[in-house]
Amino acid sequence: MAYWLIKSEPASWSWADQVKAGEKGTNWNGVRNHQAKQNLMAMQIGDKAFFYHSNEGKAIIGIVEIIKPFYPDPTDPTGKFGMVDVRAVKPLKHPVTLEAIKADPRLKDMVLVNNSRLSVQPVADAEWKIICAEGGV
DNA sequence: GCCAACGTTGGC
DNA sequence: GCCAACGTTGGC
Repeated sequence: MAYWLIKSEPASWSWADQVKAGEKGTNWNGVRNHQAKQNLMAMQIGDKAFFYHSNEGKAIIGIVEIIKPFYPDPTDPTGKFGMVDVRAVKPLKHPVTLEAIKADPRLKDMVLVNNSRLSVQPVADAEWKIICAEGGV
């Protein structure tokens, strides 16, 4: 199983919104970046992803699960991009902030630190474990 | 196919 | 609100 990190601005789609979407989850649309698309395409049902609040909060706040693999994004006029469906699994007891991630030398290679603009990122197994421990899950 | 101009993202 | 980093667009 692979691990990922997906980012959202809480003003447009927040963790609370994701939780409200419930078991059926929601489609993760609007990705318009090829690198992010590659990552979306590599996702499989059952993979887990951190839900990160960018701009406001700047913290990993919850965990979601991939419930539908890559399919075309109807909101993309070019038809080139796609999306997956995700559902909320559980919140972190303690959100792990960007500041905390940057302060941890074990997490210095995270994409979040080195390529902060990429909105869909892979997360290494070791990084996943560290952040789960930090987050109390 | 190059590259300047422009738009967007996201941390600060 | 600013601006650096990055991706995309479009003229040549």
